Amino acid sequence: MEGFVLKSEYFDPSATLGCGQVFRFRPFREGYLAFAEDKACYVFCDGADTHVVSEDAAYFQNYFDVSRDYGEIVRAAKRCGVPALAAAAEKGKGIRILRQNTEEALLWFIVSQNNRIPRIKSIIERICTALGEERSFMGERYFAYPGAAKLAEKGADFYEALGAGYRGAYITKTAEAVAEGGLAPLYALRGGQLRKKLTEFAGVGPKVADCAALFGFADTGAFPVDTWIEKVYREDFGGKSRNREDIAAYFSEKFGEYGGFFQQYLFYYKRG
DNA sequence: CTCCAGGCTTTAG
DNA sequence: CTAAAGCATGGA
Repeated sequence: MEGFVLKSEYFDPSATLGCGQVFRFRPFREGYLAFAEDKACYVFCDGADTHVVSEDAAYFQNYFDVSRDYGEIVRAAKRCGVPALAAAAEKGKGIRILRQNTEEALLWFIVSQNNRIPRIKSIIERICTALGEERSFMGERYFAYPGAAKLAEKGADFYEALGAGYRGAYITKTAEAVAEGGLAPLYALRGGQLRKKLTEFAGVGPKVADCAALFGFADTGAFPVDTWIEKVYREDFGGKSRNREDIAAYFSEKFGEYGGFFQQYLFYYKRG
């Protein structure tokens, strides 16, 4: 077994996993088990240190974005002169933006649309249990991400039966497209070009595309606008538009490459 | 009972 | 082009 340690000031497992950017994790002992692709890790906080234990520490060093200076990002947020953003950055300074698998980010955020986080987690859990390979880690059983090819074998009715509702058809269609062409052709794209390509998949609009871009493609300028960010926009930034595309453009312009980080601080802050 | 959730697609104007 | 209806599910 391998592992690594980071200072917990800028790596809070609870905030990082619980801020809504990822759905495959569960409480375990003093912290959490987190699952990505077919891998697992145990992450927990011990005073000033956060520990990560895994069979593949290198994978999770990248996953948890260990090489980035989050202190610098928090300071940048506080320099913007927006009280709500400063408070949000202070509250969420332990959040790290995960570098998730691109397929997983795309598929799981399709499930997230017009849905609640606990239910999103349970739907994804049932999908992986039904189709993923069984694995074990620290005596705990878990199931791997099945991959687009396996997901594409099942029709909409299969996912509806697992509680996905009308999103079942989107999962099948997008899994088929991904299994066919893969996402590698999109790896080099950023910003509007990446966003436009992602929205060509079934069930992927501007918001899901921005989540996939930020959490899967590490496009840190992406600024997903959902119902919570819309509240932030109106209540804390004095915005008046009701159009989410306009709101996303407003924040992207304002925050540039910091946008994705600030968005997570604000979402975590507003949702409580 | 209604309302809403990390919205998107389809249809109407 | 923009605006609104329709969509499954489940918890508050």
